[in-house]
Amino acid sequence: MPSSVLAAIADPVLERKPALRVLQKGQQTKQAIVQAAVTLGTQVGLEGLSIGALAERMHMSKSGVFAHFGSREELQISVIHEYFATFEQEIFYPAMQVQRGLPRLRALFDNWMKRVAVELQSGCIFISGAVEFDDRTGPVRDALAHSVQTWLSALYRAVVLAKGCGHLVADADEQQIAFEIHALILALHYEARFLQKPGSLARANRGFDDILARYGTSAASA
Amino acid sequence: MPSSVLAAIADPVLERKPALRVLQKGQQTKQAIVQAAVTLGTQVGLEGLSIGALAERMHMSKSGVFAHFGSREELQISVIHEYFATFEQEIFYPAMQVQRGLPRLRALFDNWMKRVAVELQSGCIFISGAVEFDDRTGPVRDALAHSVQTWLSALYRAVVLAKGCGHLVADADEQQIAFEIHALILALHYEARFLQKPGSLARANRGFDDILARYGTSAASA
DNA sequence: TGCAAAATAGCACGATCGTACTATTTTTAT
DNA sequence: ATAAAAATAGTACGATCGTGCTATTTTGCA
Repeated sequence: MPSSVLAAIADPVLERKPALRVLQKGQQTKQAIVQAAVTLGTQVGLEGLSIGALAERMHMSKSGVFAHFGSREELQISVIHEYFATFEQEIFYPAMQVQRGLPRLRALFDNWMKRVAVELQSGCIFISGAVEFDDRTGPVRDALAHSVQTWLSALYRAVVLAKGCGHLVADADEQQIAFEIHALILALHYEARFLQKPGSLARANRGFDDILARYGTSAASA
Repeated sequence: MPSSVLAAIADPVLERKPALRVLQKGQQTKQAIVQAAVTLGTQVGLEGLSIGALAERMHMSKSGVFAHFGSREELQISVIHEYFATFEQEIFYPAMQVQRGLPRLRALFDNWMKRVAVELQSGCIFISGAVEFDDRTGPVRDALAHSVQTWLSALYRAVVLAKGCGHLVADADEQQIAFEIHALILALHYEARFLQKPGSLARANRGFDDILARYGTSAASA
């Protein structure tokens, strides 16, 4: 997973194509497999992901798919990393273009909502994976927890930054605010996706506004 | 499932033991199987529940267990109903003993938190099941959605009652409040159980207090 | 253009799954 | 105590799973 700004650790070597360019086609189809696996995984969950079903969708043999990963766990971890990358692309980076403080926090929340509820009927691996792996151990759980924590830390930092800009009152508890924002997203995912309850998106939005009304300062001009 | 007050439809016939008492042992062991299935289901999810594993835990044969249900789906539905019953017993009924209004709403929330986060490491079927069945159809999903909706309706009615008692301001949006309470529970389940983040319980509690601070009236004496 | 290497396919394995079907044991009622 | 009925066990089936092994095909470089 190259070039991730959200992740604290960045790969120092970005491009080394002309050096020892073994394998092209392989990595290319592997990428295609992983993307198909993400699509499948958002529908059936990380645990529901099977190599056979993935191979069929790719018009490949089971062993052809399998060879790229060596184990199902490695496939699941690849899916988590890929999903994290799309999370960055669709939610994090666009919000970074917005001016820091409340506007950026709002953009993060909006993009997140869009991804969870509207964009597709596909569901969120960070949410479904949490309940699938919440009392399990192993590398898949670790990869998932690490990705989620990285993302939630980014959210938390955005809250801290907003307070630093003077957009939030001085005694605002950043952890509390991040917790409540996360809570709204989870409830939106639950009520809109599973219960198909209308008005959920508006309620999540209203909840966010209420958080701002509680902790925000009079710098709501921009 | 007899004698459910939470469920709107109550069985008019409560007891008919002396009338045509066929089957005793069978229903008795079936009940034991269902309870074991709930325990197993909270750990591995409704989809992870397998008849073989359940039979092993019951020291029975697969077919012996299977015969009680006729299909895996029927077993899953039985688990959902049984879980709903424990939900009533541990959360709903005790809260009904508390005086109506804010105290009862608070009791509902407290009991719910206890169940989700503390009581066991077992997890909540209403939460895990939601992500397992959120884009599926069929009788299992229907049973799950119905149980969840019944429970959330009870929560909603408690909010309405609290407003009726004058414990919430007149323009309080009951749906919004129920949504935000649900959100806090979901975030607690996520952050405490999956991320094992300390302080989650306090944050959920603080969130509840903030909802009350926003919508509650000066009747915070009891 | 040929040759090594990489990518993919084919096949087989043990395990587990849900679920028929039949046999046996246990329970219940006369 | 005995016979009917209910409960449980036994067995087998097709399907699917992850994964190891060996071919075969495709690719990339000399």
